[in-house]
Amino acid sequence: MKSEPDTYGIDDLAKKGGPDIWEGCRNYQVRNSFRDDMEVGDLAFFYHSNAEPSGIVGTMRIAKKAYTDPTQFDPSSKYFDAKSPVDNPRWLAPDVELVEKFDRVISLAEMREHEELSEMLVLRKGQRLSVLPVTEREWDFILKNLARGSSVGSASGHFEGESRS
DNA sequence: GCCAACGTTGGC
DNA sequence: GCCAACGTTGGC
Repeated sequence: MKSEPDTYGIDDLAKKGGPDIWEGCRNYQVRNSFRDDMEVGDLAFFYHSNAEPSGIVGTMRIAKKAYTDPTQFDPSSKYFDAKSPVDNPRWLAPDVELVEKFDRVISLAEMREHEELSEMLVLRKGQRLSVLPVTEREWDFILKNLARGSSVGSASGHFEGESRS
């Protein structure tokens, strides 16, 4: 799940100290993923887009099944959608909670170095969807090999942002 | 800031 | 329902 850290980054979720709404997605494919593919307890990577560098910064859990995104009806919100019918809302948003903040960014460039990740959708050119499926194999590979093991400074790989809930 | 990719809009 | 124009995403 992608977000621009200038808008909402993993530190914002960490600061929340519990579940927070993943608001503002205005794409029908993403809406359908929320509705059809995501259940409470599912895990996801938190991905920073338009960042220095862009990449995976942690993991989170779906804390609440996607529901009507209130920002679509809020004229003061940048996510306001005047065309969304109140009686048939277009846009959904799940709640997410932080599981782990990695102690480093797993950058796109680094992911591209690994054959095991060569099929990852997020690496595909022109892939702009902000929510993308990850295979179990990719998930396991990243957690096992990249999330904590760093070639730079292998010291103290302790978990930050452990869920307090 | 460039630009590739692709979703969305709207005229017809 | 075609498709050109336009808008957005997001890496670089």
